Amino acid sequence: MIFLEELNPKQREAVEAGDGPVLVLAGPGSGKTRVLTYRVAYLVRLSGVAPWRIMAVTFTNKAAREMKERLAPTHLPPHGSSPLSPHQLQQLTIGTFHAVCARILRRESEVISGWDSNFVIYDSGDQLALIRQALRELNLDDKKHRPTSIHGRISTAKNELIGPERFQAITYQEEIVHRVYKRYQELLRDNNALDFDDLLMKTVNLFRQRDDVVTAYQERYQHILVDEFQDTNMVQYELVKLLAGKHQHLFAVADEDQSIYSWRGADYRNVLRFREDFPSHGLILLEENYRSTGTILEAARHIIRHNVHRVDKQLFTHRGDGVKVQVIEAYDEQEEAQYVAGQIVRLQAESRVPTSHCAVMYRTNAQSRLLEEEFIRRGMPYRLVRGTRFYERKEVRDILAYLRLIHNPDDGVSMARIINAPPRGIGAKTLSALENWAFKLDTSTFGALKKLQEEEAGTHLAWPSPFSARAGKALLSFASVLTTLIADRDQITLPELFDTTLSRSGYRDLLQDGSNEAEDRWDNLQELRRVTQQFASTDPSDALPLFLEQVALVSDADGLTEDNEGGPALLTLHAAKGLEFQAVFMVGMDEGMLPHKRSLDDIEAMQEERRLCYVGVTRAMDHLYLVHTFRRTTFGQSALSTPSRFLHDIPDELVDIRPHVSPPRQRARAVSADRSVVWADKASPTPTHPVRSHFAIGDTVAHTKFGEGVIIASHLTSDDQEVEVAFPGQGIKRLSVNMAPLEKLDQETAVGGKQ
DNA sequence: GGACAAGTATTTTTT
DNA sequence: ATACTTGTCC
Repeated sequence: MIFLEELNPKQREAVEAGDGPVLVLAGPGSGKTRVLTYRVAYLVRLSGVAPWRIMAVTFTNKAAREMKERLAPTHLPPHGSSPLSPHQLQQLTIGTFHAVCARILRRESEVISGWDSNFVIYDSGDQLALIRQALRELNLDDKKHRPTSIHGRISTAKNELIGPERFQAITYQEEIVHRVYKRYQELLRDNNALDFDDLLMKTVNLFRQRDDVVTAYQERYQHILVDEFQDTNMVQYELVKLLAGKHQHLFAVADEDQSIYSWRGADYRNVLRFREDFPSHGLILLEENYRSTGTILEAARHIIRHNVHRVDKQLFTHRGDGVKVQVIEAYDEQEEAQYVAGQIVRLQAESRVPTSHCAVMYRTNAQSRLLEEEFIRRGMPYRLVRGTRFYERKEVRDILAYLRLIHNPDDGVSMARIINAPPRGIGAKTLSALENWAFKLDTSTFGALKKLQEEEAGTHLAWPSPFSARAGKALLSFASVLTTLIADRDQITLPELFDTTLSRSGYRDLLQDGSNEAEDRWDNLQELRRVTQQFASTDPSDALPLFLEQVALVSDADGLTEDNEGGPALLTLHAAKGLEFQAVFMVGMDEGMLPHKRSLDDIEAMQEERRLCYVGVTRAMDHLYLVHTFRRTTFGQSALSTPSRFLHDIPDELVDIRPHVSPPRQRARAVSADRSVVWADKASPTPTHPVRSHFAIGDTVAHTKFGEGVIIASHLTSDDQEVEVAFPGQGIKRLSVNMAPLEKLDQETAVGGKQ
């Protein structure tokens, strides 16, 4: 078959693998997405598997979309052999774990007690709101028990398939979590809502409890394909195992070295479990890299080889060595940004690397600010990958809350969110009175509003409403807005419903104040309206739930904020996974930054930092710059920094310069001519505060940890002195005199010795 | 109900 | 430094 001919032998072996479990260990840039899509095409076209019997699961919508696109007839391999017909494509089950589970749960909703098929999916913001509510109800202080951390514990439990009833509480903290977990889960049920983790956990529980249901799905799905298998957590693994339980045709693609989501429950050891649980599996290694130069690949290999418990892949490329890796020391983070921006310009001029093929990667989002400022200062465009996320904007979340409430009036979280947005005289006090009253009436908040309307119409209630005339009026007026919208729900198209929601809610008037900010927010809502357009011709009673589901499971900007202006991409190392660029700048290559300081004393966490570094390095096709600083300001505190340990793992012969070997002044000049000017500026202060003691070059000093050493460089800042000390046998250390336990030896305690 | 001061925490974030 | 939350006052 023509479309298989462009695969290399290993890729082809994977694509054409026979029945039974198959594990493909695929290095970066080895064409794993291609293998996955060709495998699907192969199964349908050559093995005669009906498309509706195939399920391919991914982690991101983007990956799912990419697979579908590549299978679509418009995206043919050269020579025109079309992989699948539109009809076949449509029958495939391709989606994220969460989307696939949501679909199953809706179809089987009658067997998950407490929820009906209209359930809404709560995103992280909603989940936190619900945790806070649970804390409040349990009279717990949300200062002492931070909602995010409690939510994290609950999420971890759910990912380990531990429901509230099975949650083991030994410590006091766990006891608190246990109580909140129980209440949280009840609240979800009362709101007819599921959180992300529930989608997976409830599906697995359903399969475990109902033989008939699991059998039906097992029989239907003959072939299960899983992308990024190293990122699966326990529920996901369990789910896959259950689904593949009958036919055992499980095709998993993994790279242990790119597992960077353990803090979300991902466990690369699932790759090892796969090998134990499916002992007869086929194993295929994809080791040819089509992306990076030999030098970059070799540097990556030296970084990752320090990790244990991994299959050591022998990555190779036919691309040739290319240029060396550049290790750069900047004076501080300002200079780091200046260097990066300047070098991007130079690359474009000298090596014809388009700026849009450059990427700047960092460990934490906070690091993007200085880079952005520098790009703005120079008037250079840039693409910030996931800044404020579209769906996290207040106006977007508010309108979505309206729509969710219209769909599922019992959704108390959405109700609390918008009952006073825009402001309509229903403050926190009135809301909590309403919620209490609803509790007494044994109904939802919305139910209470309905009761209020009945009371207004003359019905006598066992519990009369407790509101002042003013509050009562405000509530009634809001209730009528809501009931009108609900009445419209199944009558008008989704875009129409969207528009009428905007105007009836008062949101439109709110954003018509003529300010720039209001205009931006209005534009965002119009952006959201564009999404509703996809459902313009869908039956009104189906459109809203479909739209809400799509939006709930596509929380990333996913094309919405993608501006194609060009310019370098600014992104976190996590966000970089799966991407590639001609030139990659990794900034903040300092100890504490990468590896992050929170990972310093944990071996597993440190290995993950290493993988993160590896992911960054292997994004680069031709040029790789690793930038660290001499000193760095964190949380307003300036301190000397140490180059990342990962830099030391790259052999010298792969690296162009090692600036930190020379003393600061030369080092500065070696990097760029203007650097020394900046350096001189910062290095020549008259101390405003007297410094405790001064060291001069040549002084012999003693350090409590490093022993005896000699000062080889020094410079003064406004309130401190920085020295470099050569400790025989231990290398050169940079130390702050105010901080380091240093003592002068064999010399009188002279003060003010300027070098 | 909104404005302002004070206090606090600050990794990553596929869904 | 700073962004975000909470508390207090008008």
